[in-house]
Amino acid sequence: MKWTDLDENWCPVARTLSVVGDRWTLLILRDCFLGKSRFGEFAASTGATRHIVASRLKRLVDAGILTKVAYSRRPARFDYQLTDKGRELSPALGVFRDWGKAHLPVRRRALS
Amino acid sequence: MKWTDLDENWCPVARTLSVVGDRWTLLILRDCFLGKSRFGEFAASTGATRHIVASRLKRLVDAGILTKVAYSRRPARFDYQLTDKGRELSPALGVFRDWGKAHLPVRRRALS
DNA sequence: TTTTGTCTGTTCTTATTTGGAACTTTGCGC
DNA sequence: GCGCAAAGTTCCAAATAAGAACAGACAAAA
Repeated sequence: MKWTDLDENWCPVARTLSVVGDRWTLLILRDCFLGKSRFGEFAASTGATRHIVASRLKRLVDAGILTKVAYSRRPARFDYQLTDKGRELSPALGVFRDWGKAHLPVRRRALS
Repeated sequence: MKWTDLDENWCPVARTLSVVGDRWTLLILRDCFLGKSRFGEFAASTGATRHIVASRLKRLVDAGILTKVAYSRRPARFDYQLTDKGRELSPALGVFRDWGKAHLPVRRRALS
């Protein structure tokens, strides 16, 4: 089955995942909740390629989760800001954060 | 950046996503929360290929989110059951479900 | 004024992952 | 024995991602 078929799925979880259901998209959203808003910040912070960042931002804007606001014309520069709709996803990221803290400690050698 | 590098990321969200951060994995988890537990059920319900289902189940078991319990030896047949650790992810799926219900209604022609 | 740097993308080629279908193994019921 | 089921595995083609370079439009420095 194709990923794109999911947006018409009977299940609301599947439909949501058709928009935000991949690693990079969710990491970009994490950045948004941390206050980041620019293309370069997302690319640097997530480690995704610029290509991926561009495609994911496009999808998030299309879905109404982010809005693209120009803070400079000539040269064109943009902020990507969370909409109210986007902010409603915050609790999910919170769950992932808490779960990661609790169950996936960073393995480091002799930090103590 | 490779997906696998994420499991050592400083960010707990990124580490969590290194395990559950893809569409099919999250759909399989949804099925688990709905009471499904078998390979065939996951494959049929999610629409993912058997190949994908196999690899995702393997990852979830490795991460301690599911346990593989044999309900038949010869032929070998298994149930995949949520662990307590896995059940802690339930609220995240709840957020996705509610968000999908609220913002991504299924478009149908003249059902009313 | 030439150079360097920044920001937001796009394009290109290669590598990895996925999709789709067939095949395997181990039985069961007829 | 014959067809069927469950849980995977294997194979090849197609789609997606990685990595790096390139581009356009400026600003600031040399």
